[in-house]
Amino acid sequence: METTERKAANFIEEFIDEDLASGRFDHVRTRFPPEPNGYLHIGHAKALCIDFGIAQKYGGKCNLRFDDTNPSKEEAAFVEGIQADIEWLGYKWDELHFASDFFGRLYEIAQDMIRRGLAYVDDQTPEQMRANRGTLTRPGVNSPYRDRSVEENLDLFERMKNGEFEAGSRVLRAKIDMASPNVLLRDPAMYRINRHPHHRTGTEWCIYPMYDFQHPLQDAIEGITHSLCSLEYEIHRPLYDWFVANANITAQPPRQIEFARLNIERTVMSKRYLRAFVENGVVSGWDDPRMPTLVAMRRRGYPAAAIHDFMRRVGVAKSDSTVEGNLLDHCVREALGDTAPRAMAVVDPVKVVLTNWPEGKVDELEIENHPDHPEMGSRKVAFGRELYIERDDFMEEPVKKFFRLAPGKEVRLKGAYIIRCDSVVKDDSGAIAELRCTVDLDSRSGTEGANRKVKGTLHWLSAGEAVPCELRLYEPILSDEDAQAIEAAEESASAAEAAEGEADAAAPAAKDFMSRLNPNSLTVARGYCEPVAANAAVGSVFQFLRTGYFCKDRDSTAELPVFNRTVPLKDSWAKEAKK
RNA sequence: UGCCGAAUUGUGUAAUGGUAGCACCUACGACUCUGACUCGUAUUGUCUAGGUUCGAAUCCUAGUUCGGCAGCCA
Repeated sequence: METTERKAANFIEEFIDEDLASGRFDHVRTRFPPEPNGYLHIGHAKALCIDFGIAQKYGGKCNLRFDDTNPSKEEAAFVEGIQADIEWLGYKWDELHFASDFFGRLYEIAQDMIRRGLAYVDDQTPEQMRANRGTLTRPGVNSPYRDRSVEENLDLFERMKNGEFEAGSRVLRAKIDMASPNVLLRDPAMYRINRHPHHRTGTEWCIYPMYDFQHPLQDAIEGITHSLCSLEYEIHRPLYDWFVANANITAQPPRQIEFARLNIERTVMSKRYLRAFVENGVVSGWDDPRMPTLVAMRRRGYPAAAIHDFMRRVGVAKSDSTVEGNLLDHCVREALGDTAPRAMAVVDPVKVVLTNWPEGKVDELEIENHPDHPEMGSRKVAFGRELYIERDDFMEEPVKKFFRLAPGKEVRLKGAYIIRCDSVVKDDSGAIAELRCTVDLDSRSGTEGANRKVKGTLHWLSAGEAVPCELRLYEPILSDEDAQAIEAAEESASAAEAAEGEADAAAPAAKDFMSRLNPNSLTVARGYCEPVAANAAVGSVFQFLRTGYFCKDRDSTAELPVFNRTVPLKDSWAKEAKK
């Protein structure tokens, strides 16, 4: 391993370089330790990429380990889902472990610790334990059961295991220090009783190890060198080290290193809320394309490469941070730009009739599948008398800098002809029903007559060939926080006027995501697309010219193809139009 | 009022005593049969106050602000 030449990309790699240089370790072994209680989201993906990525970079190994120590929350289905997500990201784990495979071993270690006076069975109720733990500023007091004999502890612990006691009636605790300024060290629980059947071990066990006991020991057993986790575990590190040091498992204790977890604007990164979204029908499921889960992103059309690129750009540090959502969008566009074939779709159609195009005549045009990649070939697209264009691409009274279609104005139809709008036909309600245009018959793309400057180029569809489709457009699942804050401030200002009272209602409980849901997170549009897209396989991603990248959804039927907008294209006109 | 952390442009992240850089965002411009892509230009930053030093984002001292911790969750 070359430790001298490689440049550390972040502080974790610096630590590893130090450990390798000092001889603390001569190899690298990490682990990715999800609890199978939900699907992986983009936040987990950061940890995942760090765990697997570092192992890869150092020529080491990375284990996949399910920390399945709480049967009340876990399901076998999530185990499958998580493995699929990891594979989707292109990683291969070296060893696959389940904490539940080590319940026997862990139990023996716990017994051994009892024998050495390092653990005891506590009969206090949860309430008593909490009361005796003290507070952040006041030390706790010892449990009355703290000084039981080894024999009694051994007996009680075995009887816990044998199911003789009610859940909640007893726990096994580590004997550390009830006065520690670090609350986690005040005799933390090692085992609790839980009768809920386990998704792998069934009813074989009714006592389960706690994270703080299981995790470090499992790391030690697996021979993990660097146990990478998020900042919230920083305060657990002394406990982690304590268990490793007192369990007599390894002469090479693993090193826990913490980093800041990922936050993205207007994105929920808490499993609890994601689960609530699913259970309350806020979304259609864990893979609803608005969810930040990897299954959802896959369904939405995000390529795995975009996730990797995003993680690389986000970096790894120890300060809490929140990344702007547009960075992820940018990565997705960048990954798709070169690979997604182009096609046309009209999201909000308006009919165009070419008055000088013969009735029934259909021209067959050859249009490139990618402007920069001729090797991606071309396709045939029909052109007839009746077409659809985007409603937004026409303005009856064009504003300045609008170079799309308007009465008397010319515009080029991508890969086809130049047309001019002659008149507007409206329905009874005054809405535009149809645009009557004339086509410059000599302006067919690729011919001499096409070589003239026309400012705007529009996407379009031949009415005869266009396939009706559903287009699902997405926005962040949460409404804009700044906008909310302003709104709340205004409300509280007017409320203060009225009541002349407390003005502390200004903080719109930031964590209460249910009250921050974006009502526009999903827009379902009925539009049209090219046959090539309509007939594509589920999961295919296209760039629909000028509107965005779209992924064919599995909800598609033979009659109605469905597309998820993966991400829109950048739109500098939209900004201009706002002014 | 305890303990553990963190503060660098709007955002994220580099610089490890020696030119504060990169990316995203933003603005303007060029190009364009995608107002996309691409290319060019530009704005904005070391939490504060002291100190050490020829020289400090970096080292020291004192503050300030923010985050985490009192599950028989992970």
